[in-house]
Parts: sequence; C-alpha cells; structure tokens
Amino acid sequence: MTKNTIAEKLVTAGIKPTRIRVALATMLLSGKDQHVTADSVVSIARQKGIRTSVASVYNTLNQFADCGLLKRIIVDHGPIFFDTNTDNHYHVYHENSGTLTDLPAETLQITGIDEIPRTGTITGVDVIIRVSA
Amino acid sequence: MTKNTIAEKLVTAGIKPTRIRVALATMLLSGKDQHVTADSVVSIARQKGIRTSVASVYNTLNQFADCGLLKRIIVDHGPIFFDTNTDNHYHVYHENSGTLTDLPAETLQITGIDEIPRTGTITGVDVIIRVSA
DNA sequence: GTCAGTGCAAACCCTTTGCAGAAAG
DNA sequence: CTTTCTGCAAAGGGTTTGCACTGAC
Repeated sequence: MTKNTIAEKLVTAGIKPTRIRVALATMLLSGKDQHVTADSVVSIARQKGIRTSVASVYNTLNQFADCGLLKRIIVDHGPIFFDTNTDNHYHVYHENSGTLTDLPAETLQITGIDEIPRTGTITGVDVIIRVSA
Repeated sequence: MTKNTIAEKLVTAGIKPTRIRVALATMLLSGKDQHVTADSVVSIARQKGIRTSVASVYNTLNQFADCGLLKRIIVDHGPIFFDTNTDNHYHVYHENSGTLTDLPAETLQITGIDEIPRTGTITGVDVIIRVSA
C-alpha cells in the first residue's frame, strides 16, 4: 500500500520506480522530515538490508532533488544535506554538532525579495542561521 | 602609503604582515568589494607578478576569514567564495554564470530571528537568493 | 533481446597537510 | 641563529563518471 503510493509519487515526479529508487523513496519520503547525507543514506539502507552502492545513492538522491522530491542544503564544504521537507522553509545549522533543524517559513518574515535587482527568475531562497554553543 | 595602512590593518587584525599577506591584502582589501575564489586569487596574483602557491593562498585567505577581514560564502559544492565585503549583507547567486552579487542588508527585512528556538549564539545569518536566467 | 538501471573502481575537484627550503628579525 | 612563513607535492574528503553486469519488460 505504502509501496504503491511511493511508486506513484515517483511516476508523478517523472521517475521510473525501480528497485532502489522505491527503496530509498520509502526510506526518505514516507516518514517524517529528515536531513540526510549520501553517506548516511548508504548506512541506513544497508542496515535495512538494501544492497546498494555510493554511486547509486548519489544518482538517486540527485534525481530526487532535480525533480523536487528532495531539497539540497549546502552548509559548508562537507557533505551535501538532502532535506525531505520540500516546503518553503529555512534552516538552523548547529556548528558544534554539524546538524540541521528546520525553521518553518512562518518563523521568519522576509520582505523585499521581490524588489531585488535581477534578471531571470528566483529558483530558491536559502536561509541558514548558524548557531554555536 | 596604501601599503602602510594595509600592513596596519593586518596587525590590527592580529596577523603579522608578511610578504604575501600584504600582497594579497593589497589586492583584496584596498579596492572595491569583490567575490573571489582561491583559484582566482592565484591567477590574479600571478598576473600581477606575485610569485605564490595555491597552499599559501588558501592559508592566507583562511587567516583573513578567521579574523574577520573576509567572509566565506558557500553556494554549492564548488569552490568557496571569499567576500571582501564584511558588512552584514546578503547575496544573489546567478546560477548560469556561477557569479555572486551583493544585496545590502537594507534590501531585505528579516524579522523573527530573535524568536527562533536555539541554544547558543547566532554566529551568522546566510541568505542566498538563487536566480536563473 | 534490448535497454535502462546498478555497482564497483577510478577519476575528479577543491582543500588541507607534511615537510624542506627561504625569509625575516 | 632561530623561528615563522612559504611553496611544492602528496594526501584527503566528497562527488561524479566510465564501464561492465544485472535485471526488467
């Protein structure tokens, strides 16, 4: 049942629901919001008995991100975080632990974005609040 | 004259004004605001006849950033940008060209930061508006 | 049987590090 | 002379790529 809706979600996003894609989508897209790295996904997948590789995980995560099922978050030059919450929202980065937490869009009010000088369309507004203990 | 004030600026920041440090500081801190990468600094420096190496440029830029003379900007997994404008401000990232432009702090009004749930102190608020042609 | 998907290993880019030589006081 | 700085080359971390194998229709 869940598997069906996950597979459908992939099809709707324009991705063929293959074995690992469904496996990773089930891991990532059917539970609660989480921030994962490619490495953590490989570990979790293997714990669950899913046989896969780093390359396939990167391929899959990038496909998911490219079609809007995941959001990429860049906080520093370390690993890229993938956010399963694709709603418009912001992030708090805890520098000591290297972890992220979500900040719902309502928490911050940002005005003036429409007035910025630009050519083209805005594809994203990334806000990261860095905190240190 | 300029050299003296640059050297003094380094001393004030707690850095001993050595040959490349003064050379790079002169390149970066005495003109107008710019966004550079380690690689671009090496190129520019060599064009100006300054003999240096990638390692020294990284060392120097990191020292400058650590003591507040430059700001690091992370936009993606590519090279780190160093911003010579250390005032509180935000950025527009032009995805097609891979370039950054500044957005003065007054351009955006962000309210609600004080109310976010956190432990510790806020060490930075990074805002990157991504635009694509 | 065909063709996309997968996994391994190697390549890749950017950054940092180890160490010997150079420079500054 | 001593100590720090510099530069080269090698190592390092994270991601992507090339290519043969697998698996689904």
